[in-house]
Amino acid sequence: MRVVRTNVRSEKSMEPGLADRIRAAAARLFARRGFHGTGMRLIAEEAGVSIGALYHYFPSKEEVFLSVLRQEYDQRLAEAQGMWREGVSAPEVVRRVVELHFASITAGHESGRLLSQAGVGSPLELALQILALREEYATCIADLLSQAMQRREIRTAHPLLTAYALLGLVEAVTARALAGDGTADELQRVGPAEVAEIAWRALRPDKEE
Amino acid sequence: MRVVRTNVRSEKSMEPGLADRIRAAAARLFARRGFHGTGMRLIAEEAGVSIGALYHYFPSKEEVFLSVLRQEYDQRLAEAQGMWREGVSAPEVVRRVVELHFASITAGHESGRLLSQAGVGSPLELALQILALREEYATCIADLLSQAMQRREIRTAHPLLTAYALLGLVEAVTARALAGDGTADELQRVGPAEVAEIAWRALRPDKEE
Amino acid sequence: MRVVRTNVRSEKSMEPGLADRIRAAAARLFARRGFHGTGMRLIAEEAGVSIGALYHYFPSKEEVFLSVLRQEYDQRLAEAQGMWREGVSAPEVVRRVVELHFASITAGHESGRLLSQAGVGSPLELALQILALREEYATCIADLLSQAMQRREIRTAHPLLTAYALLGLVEAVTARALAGDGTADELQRVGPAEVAEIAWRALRPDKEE
Amino acid sequence: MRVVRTNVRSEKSMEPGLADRIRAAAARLFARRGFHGTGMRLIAEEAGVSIGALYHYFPSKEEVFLSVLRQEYDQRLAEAQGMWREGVSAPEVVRRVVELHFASITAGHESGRLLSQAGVGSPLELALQILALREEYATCIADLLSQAMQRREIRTAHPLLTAYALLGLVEAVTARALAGDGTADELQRVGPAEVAEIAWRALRPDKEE
DNA sequence: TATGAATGAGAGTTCATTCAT
DNA sequence: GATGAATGAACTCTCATTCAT
Repeated sequence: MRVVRTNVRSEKSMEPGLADRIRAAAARLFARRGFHGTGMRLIAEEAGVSIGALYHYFPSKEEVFLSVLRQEYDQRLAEAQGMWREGVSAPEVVRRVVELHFASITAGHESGRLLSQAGVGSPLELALQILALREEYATCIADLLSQAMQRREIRTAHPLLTAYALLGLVEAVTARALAGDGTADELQRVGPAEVAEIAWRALRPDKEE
Repeated sequence: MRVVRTNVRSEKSMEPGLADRIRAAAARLFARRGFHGTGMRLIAEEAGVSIGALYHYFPSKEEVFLSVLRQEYDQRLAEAQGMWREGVSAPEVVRRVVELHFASITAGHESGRLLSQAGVGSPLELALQILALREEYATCIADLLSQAMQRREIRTAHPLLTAYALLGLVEAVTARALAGDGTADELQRVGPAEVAEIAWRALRPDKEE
Repeated sequence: MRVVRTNVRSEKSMEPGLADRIRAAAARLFARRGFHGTGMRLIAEEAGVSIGALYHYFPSKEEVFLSVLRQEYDQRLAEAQGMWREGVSAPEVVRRVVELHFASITAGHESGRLLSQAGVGSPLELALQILALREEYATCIADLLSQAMQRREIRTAHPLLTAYALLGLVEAVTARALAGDGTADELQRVGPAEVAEIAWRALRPDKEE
Repeated sequence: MRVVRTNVRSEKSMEPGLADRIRAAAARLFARRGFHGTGMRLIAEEAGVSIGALYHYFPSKEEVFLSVLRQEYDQRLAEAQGMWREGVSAPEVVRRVVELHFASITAGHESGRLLSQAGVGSPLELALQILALREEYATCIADLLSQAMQRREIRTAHPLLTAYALLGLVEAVTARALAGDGTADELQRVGPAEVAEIAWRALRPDKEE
């Protein structure tokens, strides 16, 4: 059951290919209903294609899920790496990445929910692949953290562990901010600043270093 | 939705009642395989009871899951509140709660994995109840944080948000530490100290206050 | 699986025995919910006894049902035979038996519903026993009809067939009269007279005989 | 409750579609074993299709049953209405409809048994729908009776009540004629004539009118 | 006698996947 | 390429019945 990278961008035309339509539909449904709550029939209907078409572009439901997840991680990673390459300072990167996470849930994309679901409640083999994907993402973040440590922009710590800690921290708060009650609204308002503050305090170098 | 019989402690003998055996088996399986990956038949086999017995003690699979979750949260909460009432200082509480989280996974209970799964990949109604349970837990932690803030033991911040942040932070790292590879072993070693450090830096009052 | 006749009347005391309490409860439930819709647990609760007690008095659910059915048939038969022995004329017997059927449903006993259910939707072996019970009842009616034919009070016809025809006729109308809508009320009002008229016309001797 | 696909006649070939095969198998089994005695697995086997196919054509077991019932009622109704439209006289219609009922059981279709089961021993909601179907059928017969009354071909009486009486009458005798013993054979022989006689005497106008 | 915890076969239903067209 | 009818293993849950106490 190897990973298959289907066309992220249609090669021939401007309009999105069927694979993209399917991925977009699946992303919405997985985020709202989870892996098991989302049937292939439902994805096909939401995407406006037949079940046969689904299986033409993706070998299995698990691959649909992984494809969606990969896309989400890639987007987030591209943003962070882009900023980093442009020379944005460490605390500023932290602040803006946190902001982006909150923005994605406020915009109703609900992709934040998708990420925090990753790896749980899934068939065993799928769970492993999801963890691998998450590891890939976390490793990239750990790389950025390592570079920042060498430049003394953030304090010295275990990079991968810190990366996971940051991910968990942000995801837990954004997940709560998606609940839809009054508290959720409040967290959406104060969340970006508060979470960035927490993250930065956890990362900043000691005063006299 | 009938009331669940919960004989947490058998009255006559030392050996645990069937309800406890079931809960323990379910906790193991849910942690390893998630809600959907764990069938009632499997739980019955793991607990060494019949399916009928399962439904004698719990009205549905969802109630089994919630019962397990409730038990885990209650245990953790009791530990933290116990320490707090005994007058342990804030940084020490943080350090020891983090230690306990890591200890529970090292002991093979895998309950840490269970908690981080909470609320995802589940039937919609169940997801809401899981979130409610998590909120209850987070609220208790937020209460402790509020008290610590009033005593100037930790810095002033949004208590509930901070509670969720701490939960997410710890869970993300412990989840990674359960993967079973070399990195996981490393995280189990350095995790307690590093995570406590991150948490304390995020919480500690500013120097001149 | 032989038929067991349990105490129809308690031998020692005036108050009804447990067997009677169970039969009464079962009669209510079977009439309202049918054989499959009525569980042993429910019967036990309605009768205010334990499941163990149920199985102490009746060897199986099927026997509970048969016992209830037998009781109903016996009652109806006793009424008809009583009238007949008292020398009531044939058309009058017809009229009053029909009236009694309607009266039993108007009084809310719902036993009428029970009889019209008999023999259908039941496990195969039970269905045969129910048919046997019904045959017993029909045979008794056929006997009465035979006697009336010999006295030239009703026309000559196949007695057993006529008995079944009368049963079916009355049961179909009473079943409709139990539906609970406006038409049902109307049928409860006009039913006794109209059904008796139909029955009598089907039975009465030809004018010049 | 989704719409049932009912391809009553296959478009391309002569052989019946799967839905018809399923309906036919279900009709046989329901007639012999009742609603609860007939499992979906059994229907699938009898029809020579998979369980999945069953659920592809019918959303639930209840809908299979209702579909079968509808088919039976429709057939009978079409016969009676056809004769009526062709100007067959009232007593002749009665005689031939009764004959048809008996013919259907002699032919081994056993559909007669199915109709007399209608509405009993079924889940509550299903029972209501069955009664509704039966009411529909009875109402059509009542219409025919009304027309015959206006033409003075039969005596004046409550049309709907009379319709139910006729149904019950015929069904009770045919049900007994299906028991398989010697009496059943006898009833199959004399039944058509005797039942038609009973029905006609119940319906015929008074001599001097 | 009387209890109700425990059993487990079997129920209706879902859904990822296949494949002839 | 595209379709959707067909498959069947696996699911959660029910309930008549047993038996140690």
